[in-house]
Amino acid sequence: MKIIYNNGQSGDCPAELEQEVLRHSAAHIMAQAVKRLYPQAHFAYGPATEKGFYYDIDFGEEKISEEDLPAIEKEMQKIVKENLPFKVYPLSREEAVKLMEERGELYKVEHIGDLPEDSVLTFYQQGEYIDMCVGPHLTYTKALKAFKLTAISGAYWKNDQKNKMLTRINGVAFRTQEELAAYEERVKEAKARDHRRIGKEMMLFMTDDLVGKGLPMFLPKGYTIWQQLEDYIKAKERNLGYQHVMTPCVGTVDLYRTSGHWEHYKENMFPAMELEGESFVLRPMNCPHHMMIYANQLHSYRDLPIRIGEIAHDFRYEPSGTLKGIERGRHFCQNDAHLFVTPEQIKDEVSSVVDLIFDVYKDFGITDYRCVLSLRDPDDKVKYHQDDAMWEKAESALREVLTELGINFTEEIGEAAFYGPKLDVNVQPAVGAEYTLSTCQLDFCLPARFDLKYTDKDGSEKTPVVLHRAILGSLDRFMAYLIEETKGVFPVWLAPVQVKVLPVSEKSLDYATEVFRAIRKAGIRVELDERNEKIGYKIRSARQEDKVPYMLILGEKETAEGNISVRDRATDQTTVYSLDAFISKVTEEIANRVRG
RNA sequence: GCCGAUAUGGCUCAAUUGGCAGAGCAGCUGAUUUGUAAUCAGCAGGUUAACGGUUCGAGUCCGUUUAUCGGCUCCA
Repeated sequence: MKIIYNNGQSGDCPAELEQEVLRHSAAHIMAQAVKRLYPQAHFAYGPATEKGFYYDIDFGEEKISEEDLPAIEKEMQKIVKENLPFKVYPLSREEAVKLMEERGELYKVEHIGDLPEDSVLTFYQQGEYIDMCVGPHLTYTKALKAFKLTAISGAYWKNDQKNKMLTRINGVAFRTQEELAAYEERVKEAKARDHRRIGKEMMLFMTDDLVGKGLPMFLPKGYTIWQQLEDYIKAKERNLGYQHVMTPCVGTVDLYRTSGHWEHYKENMFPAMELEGESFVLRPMNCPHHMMIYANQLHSYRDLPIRIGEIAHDFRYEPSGTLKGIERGRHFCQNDAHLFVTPEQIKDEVSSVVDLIFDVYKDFGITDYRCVLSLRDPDDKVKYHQDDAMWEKAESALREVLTELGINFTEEIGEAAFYGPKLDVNVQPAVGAEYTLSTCQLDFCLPARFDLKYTDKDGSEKTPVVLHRAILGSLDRFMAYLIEETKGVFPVWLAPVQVKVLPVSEKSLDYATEVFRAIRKAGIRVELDERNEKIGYKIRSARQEDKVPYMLILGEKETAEGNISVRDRATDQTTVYSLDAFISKVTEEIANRVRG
């Protein structure tokens, strides 16, 4: 594959650039096709992305919809066939502005204005279409062998809500038709593992318009998983000296005024309820309640650290367009805890939280994650609590601890909470965008706002530091992640139904019932399929509907011999066990949280 | 919230240009007593998301609302 750089040189494309060049060139060809079909169209940004490319376009008054994409694709094919060469030339800033103004490309003019004074501006041209671009590009349009326009949506100019909404056309481009076909296969696969789809199919959770949007309800099978997660993480926390509490889902507005959340986030909270001269809100987070629990008694330095945990129900009025199954709803349950510590204890406690995060990830086999040190944006005077000295102290303390712990992290400006910096652990789910699973936040702000104290060795009153942390994040989101990772094939300890007993016919129903009761008594989640159906049918439905780890096939042979035939979901192999041996095996797998 | 699309039985989907709302699975009833991924037959199931409009006639066309999906923005 030959490419042309913006200095006019051409040559073979380095392998690592191939995808980007294809995508970027596809974006230019798409723009050219759009301009031919819609002469009034003007172009904003049109980059290559991690997955493909897009171009944000101002179509003026004209409404463009998905139906228009095939025509644009067809025009692109035509341009490819015309085999136009990509030519490149530099322009001075004045020439560039003049050229773009002549063509009415005012977004480009604004873009030029945003660039540093000393930027070298280069333009690529194929046929009648000229675009400002640093390249490199393909040398001829014919080199674009496989592409597809995938979606159309709205996007704000410069990604700013205050700016004009443009039309974004997304596409993908590949070296070959085979790669395009493979991509389409992956998209299909991703759709099949969407947690909303699996959650519905496996009857894990449901939603209903009458209940309200963004308010999923967990069904028995989904809640079984949920309870396992709750028990699991609480046991881990107890081992680390956490104490669990239960606090109400409602609080006064004054509580959130004190914390500062009212000021910073009230537009994302369910509105206040005015009753008997008081105002209440559904709580969006639990920090203030936990602060009040700390403040309930006097504390000595000897008491610290105090670790208060809660599986806490929270309500946030998330914008309707951001809701997504149980990954992001308006009600969710945080695996929350607040650690009240002395400044000297910060390092040990952050370290212990980080250890816990990685310990949990090991149990779940999570290996694909990214640590981010989220810092404030010092220029943003609205979002963050204003106290430069406090931020300086908190950010450098957290950075120092993470560095000492040898954690690989990147820093991101403007990602901090309003009260302090945080360590976020982000995962890339099988479907969709990266999100934060775990977080550990260092807070010098709220303890002071709530006037929290402890008495130090010398008898003086000091303010503790608070670590906010969530390991499973929200149980709901964590479950969404698990569903998509496992495609609903949960490890035995989490599987809603761990064993399904399948009598071959009514003749073996009595024996099957006996086996079923014994397994249930052993504390294993077991179901009996009493239906008057053939064994093949029962196996099929146990596999497909509940993805049951173990299917017990019990016929006249097993009844006579007093043993059980166990079919494993992973291998589809059948093994003969004694009932006791099978119960011990499964009990052990559950206790050890065996994966796979 | 913004842009675009979608909405037909519990689920997955059909229904020429506006002309009798249909199938498979699931459910119920009966027959079958079954050996490792779907036994057969019958029955029942609908104000086509809601409301309004155009029309002799609307699942289909138009408007409003609601919800869902794909993005944008946002996630304490």
